Amino acid sequence: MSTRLDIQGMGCATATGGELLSVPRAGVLATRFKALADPNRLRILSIVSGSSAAETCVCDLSAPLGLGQPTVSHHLKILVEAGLLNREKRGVWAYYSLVPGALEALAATILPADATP
Amino acid sequence: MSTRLDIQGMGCATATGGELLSVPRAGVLATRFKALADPNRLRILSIVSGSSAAETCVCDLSAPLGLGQPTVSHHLKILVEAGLLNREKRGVWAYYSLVPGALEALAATILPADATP
DNA sequence: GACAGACATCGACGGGTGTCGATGCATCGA
DNA sequence: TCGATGCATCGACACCCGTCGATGTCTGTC
Repeated sequence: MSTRLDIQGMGCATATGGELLSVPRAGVLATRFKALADPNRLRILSIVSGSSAAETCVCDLSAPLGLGQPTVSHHLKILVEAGLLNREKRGVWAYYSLVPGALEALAATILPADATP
Repeated sequence: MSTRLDIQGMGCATATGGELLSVPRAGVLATRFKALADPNRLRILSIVSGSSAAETCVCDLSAPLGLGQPTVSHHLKILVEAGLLNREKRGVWAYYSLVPGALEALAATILPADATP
């Protein structure tokens, strides 16, 4: 067989033209990718992962993004609910950091089965 | 440094808290991920990549997805414009196939820089 | 205890998106 | 040439999403 999208953990359905990706799993994956389907959220991930301490507070994001504080908080909530960001509240500040392995797992989802060595 | 999102081809900005992902590139990537942010489109990719000949016509997709023909055509157009699917018209039928390397390139986009060996 | 600051939540608005039925446009066969 | 078929496009509808100002909640400080 040629390159085949072996969506992670979907089991194997009929091999010839059958639906390979179950409906529930498609919904879960779509929610994850929807979290990435916004320019500002991608920039948030970039800033968080690029910060020296690998964690960032909301006040550090509002200015470089050019967005209001409620909007930034909204995007952060979506990223946390998607399992991509961790939220840790220390005192008055809330620090966000990447969930280790989350982006890698999502990336592996769209890789063809025979592309992983 | 820790895991760092070295978004492909963005160059390196200020290394400490600066914005690592440029605004135009964030828009391009968001458009790509938006194409994946729908359950039916994910299932379309799964069916296309899983078909025996690695190419599928619209009539083969409408039934398993439970969608009307115009809706399937609409989703296919989005996937083609995102550069994920190829469209080849032979006679009356239109065959769709995965663009080689497109999904891999998109996956590499969200991988931390030091996760690629 | 009262105040100030950081963040989350709420309600509202404009714009985008998924879906459908109807229609148009090619191509193939009789 | 004419009808049939597969696909794309159009218009319309309901719904979701990103953004904002206003407000609420909690923590630390005086």
